[in-house]
Amino acid sequence: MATRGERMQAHVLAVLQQNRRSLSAYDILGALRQSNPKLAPPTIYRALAALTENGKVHRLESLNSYVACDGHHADETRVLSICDDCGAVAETAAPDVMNDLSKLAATSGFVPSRHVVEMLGQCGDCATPEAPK
Amino acid sequence: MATRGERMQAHVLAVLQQNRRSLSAYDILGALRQSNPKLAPPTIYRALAALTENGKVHRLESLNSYVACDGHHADETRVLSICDDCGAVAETAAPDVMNDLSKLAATSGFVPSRHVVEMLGQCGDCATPEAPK
DNA sequence: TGCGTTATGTTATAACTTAACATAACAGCA
DNA sequence: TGCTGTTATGTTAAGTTATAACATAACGCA
Repeated sequence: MATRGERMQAHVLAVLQQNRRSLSAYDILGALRQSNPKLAPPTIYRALAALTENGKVHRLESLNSYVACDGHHADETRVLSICDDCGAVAETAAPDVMNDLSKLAATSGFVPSRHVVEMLGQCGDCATPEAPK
Repeated sequence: MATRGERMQAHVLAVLQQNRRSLSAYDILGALRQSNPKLAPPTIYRALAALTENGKVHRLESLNSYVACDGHHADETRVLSICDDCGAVAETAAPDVMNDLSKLAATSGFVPSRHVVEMLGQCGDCATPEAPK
């Protein structure tokens, strides 16, 4: 339907895919301004909204930033593990977690439409010091 | 240790406890300015940081807002269910979920220090229409 | 009382997000 | 082709959320 809208989305996605770390909307804006100095925030936010909507990008609620989805797609909420040290973000499917959450919601009559599951901490690489003190 | 800091924290907490809904930092600021017009944002954010730190307040990452903890305290991460319609926030302990997350972290060597688990959707009251169409 | 420590006040600004409206690209049809 | 409706993008402006940096004041203790 929208072929023209996808151009901007592709640019934004490309920038995100060049990074293991999450980027803020303004990081993306800065990157894309190198080739198009007149870009304004709403354009970026619109692209991000579309990409998030259709699962190509995840928003990290705890950091107000964005990462490209790793691609192995199942239309299912992922657990996002975010390293406080190096910023790397890993994405994991966790059917068990989602199951538990569904049960929990059912118990109280809550009808969930969106889940946010994030872990902050240290990734394996950063947690294992190469030269311990 | 800090007896003097706790005064501001108590005021902030009191405002939050008067609401089932979450409040933004600026909502709180507005409320407290009625009795102290010169209050500035950093004061609120500092109080919120302290309260969040010691578990008396939860931050809703997906809404950038804050709720008082419901009090039944176990020093454990809670699942927060947030109603898109009425704004009510419910807090639930979910050992299963936390367990699953720990296992998942262990698998990848991730060392979590903080968990964020939020469900957005409709609470029981709002999901059950009184007069169905 | 004087000193070190920590909270608070104050000013300013940074960072994140969206509203609102103007313009331009495209799709389909007369 | 040229009109027209639709949707994306540009543009301006502002709203919202959060923090840096430094000044001041309260407190605890020697």
